[in-house]
Amino acid sequence: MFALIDCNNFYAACERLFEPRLEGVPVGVLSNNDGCVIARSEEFKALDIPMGIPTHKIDPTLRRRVVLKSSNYTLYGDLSARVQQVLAHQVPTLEPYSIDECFLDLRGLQEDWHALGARLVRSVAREVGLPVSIGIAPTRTLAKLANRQAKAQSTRPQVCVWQSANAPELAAHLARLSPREVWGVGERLNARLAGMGVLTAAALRETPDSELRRRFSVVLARTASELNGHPCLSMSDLETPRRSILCSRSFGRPLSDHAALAGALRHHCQRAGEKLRRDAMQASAIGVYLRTNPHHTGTFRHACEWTALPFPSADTQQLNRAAQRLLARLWQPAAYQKLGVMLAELTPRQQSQTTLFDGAEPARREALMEAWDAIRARYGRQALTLGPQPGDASWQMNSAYRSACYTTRWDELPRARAR
DNA sequence: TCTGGGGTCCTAGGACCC
DNA sequence: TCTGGGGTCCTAGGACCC
Repeated sequence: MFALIDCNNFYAACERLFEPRLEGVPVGVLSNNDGCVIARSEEFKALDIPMGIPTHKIDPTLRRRVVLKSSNYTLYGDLSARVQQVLAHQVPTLEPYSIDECFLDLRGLQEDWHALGARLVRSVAREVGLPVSIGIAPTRTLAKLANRQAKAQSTRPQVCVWQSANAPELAAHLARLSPREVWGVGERLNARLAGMGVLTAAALRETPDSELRRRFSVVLARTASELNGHPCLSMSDLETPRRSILCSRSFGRPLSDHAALAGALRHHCQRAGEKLRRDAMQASAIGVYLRTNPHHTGTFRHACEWTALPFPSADTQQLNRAAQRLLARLWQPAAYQKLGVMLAELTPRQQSQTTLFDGAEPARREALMEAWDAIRARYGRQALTLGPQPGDASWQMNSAYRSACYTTRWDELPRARAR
């Protein structure tokens, strides 16, 4: 059996945890740059404001009735880690899936599943203060569906158990469910399935494996098999290391100046380097992309270029040098909306292989990066930056309604008290 | 005026090898 | 006149997830 634990309306719940006045109020959380709505409280959903709607397209009347928050990933990330910590103490195998979800592999356990689920829900509520729901079923795909079913329950704790793929209540549920609701079926596949007359999740799992492989791919065949109770998905996240890193941001306003773009690129290279070093990896290839706003009329420009690094590196300065050369090649006058740096061909970090004449240089550079990370961790990211970071940071994103980092920053606690 | 930021996997087709 | 059978690697594009 597998379980899926999901924090209910996670981002909105995190905001509420430290701002009780938001209890019962429609809360929406915005994407980076305050661009669109990416998370909603139950009250917000009840107003029929859809997921993903651009902030400026929210009906002004409704806009006055809701509270919007900029996203605060520092806060959400920290609370997510605390939830996982609580769970990890109680089950043998935890597979983090996203910031607000994790799977539990319960194979080999003999338990009263309802009791286990209720215990986990209560302990997260008590120790972190966040509401979670839990679905338990023979496969991960079914556990996802069971979780959705648990959320629909009005009784607490929100736990739903499907003991077997043949359970009558499960069969009845699948017969009412659109394939689109199944994990792994998106808009496109759903439309193609509908074209074949496959209109329910039950019909999907009854479609012969060979036909799914022939007309779609092995991926959809596996999904159908999971619906039938045969586990086919492994949590590759746990076993395989990350294969690429992308750091990008939309700008607060369009940018064409080469110097300002170079500043943004330095910033992204710093973040990318830190991600690499945190995972003890090094990159062999680096790419930069630059694009104008795709939502605007007029010519859309998207430029991207890759280059191989002379040797695998996790050194921020080396990454930045290569990235800046790419930017110089890509840049043409235009009103850019977004810039990003990508790292690929990642390998575990080991003794650096460098040029013959470097001597002690690699070891010194490694020590420099260690000191770099330590200083930024201790004194903040502004304490040490690669080249000038303009004070007004014209390229930085909008974040007009951000809450305090209550759990990770001492200097933001007074803000919390003053409220 | 204002539309996010990350990731993964699979397939088809081309180029190349013996 | 006859034109095999088996591979690998790479890339672009499509699809999905949160």
